Amino acid sequence: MRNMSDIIEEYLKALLADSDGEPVEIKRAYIAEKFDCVPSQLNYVIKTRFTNEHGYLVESKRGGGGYIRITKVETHTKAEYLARLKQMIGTGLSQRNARHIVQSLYENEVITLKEGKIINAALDRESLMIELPYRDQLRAKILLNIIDVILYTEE
Amino acid sequence: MRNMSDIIEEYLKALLADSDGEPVEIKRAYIAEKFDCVPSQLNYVIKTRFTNEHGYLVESKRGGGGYIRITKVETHTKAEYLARLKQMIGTGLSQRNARHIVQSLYENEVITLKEGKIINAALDRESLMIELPYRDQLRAKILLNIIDVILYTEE
DNA sequence: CCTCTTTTGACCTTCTTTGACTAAAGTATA
DNA sequence: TATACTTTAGTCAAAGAAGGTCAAAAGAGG
Repeated sequence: MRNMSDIIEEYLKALLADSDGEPVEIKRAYIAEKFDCVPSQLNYVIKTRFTNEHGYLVESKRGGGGYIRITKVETHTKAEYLARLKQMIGTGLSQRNARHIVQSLYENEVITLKEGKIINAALDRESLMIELPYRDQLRAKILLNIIDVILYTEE
Repeated sequence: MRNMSDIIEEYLKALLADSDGEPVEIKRAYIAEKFDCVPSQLNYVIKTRFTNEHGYLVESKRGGGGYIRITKVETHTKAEYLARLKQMIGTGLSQRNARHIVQSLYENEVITLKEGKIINAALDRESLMIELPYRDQLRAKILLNIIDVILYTEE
């Protein structure tokens, strides 16, 4: 017998396949009901099978009218390049290296000129008013986060 | 099923879109009646979706002939608009308000969707791994810097 | 057995809805 | 004019409605 998580995974992927590229929106409680499992199992399935690395984008909202929205994004060209950059960044990043990376993103047409300027502004030591080993860590964290959204944003 | 607050928000924005820049004046009780909700729900919708950060000005009057007037703040020139945002940001900025401002920038076509996502990623508390009063200061500083480059970058 | 994955549930956070109470503005009346 | 009444809108906190987190328990495979 296949396990519940696999069944739910398959179900969600079927929804996505039917949706013709559109995001799929589900109600956590409703799906849990449908498959007779606890709601948090959906979080498990999503966390283990619908991550960024798997090529999915997941958004959600709580409260009345809440939802979980799953989008499939295909980005295999950029993916490896960006993964390499992420590795390069690691846990710390000087302003100089940050500039180089942004330059590279621009030259590879992953970002526009304006996007590059925005990113540089965010990473500038002018913005990041904290002391030095932490500043480079912070810069790395920010750029990592930015690269993720670039990766999972369709133009 | 979408929730009432979203529906009312959409309704009010449609009114504003139709009004050609003019303020829109509503009767709280009348709208509540129309959407079959309690009057104070209008206050909730306004407080969460029509704030200054969102680019709206709300005035009201009680008593006979009372009203709620919503104005979409004109963004005269880009420079003026951005200056106003900068003033609003000041020296500290919560993630929530940052989101509102980015939303406003997008709606006013000052940034693209992707640029918005990049900025949000840079301002996310996930990126800004420092403790709280400082985090809001840092977020403000970064966004201020970004706004400056937007201001001085021609499309 | 040992390890990795899955299942479960208690507890948490966020957003929305509702209603009782309050405040202000207009209107009628002494 | 001062006072009372009516008509609006505002505030705030409680209840409700989702989804999120985390760690313990259970299960599967080697």
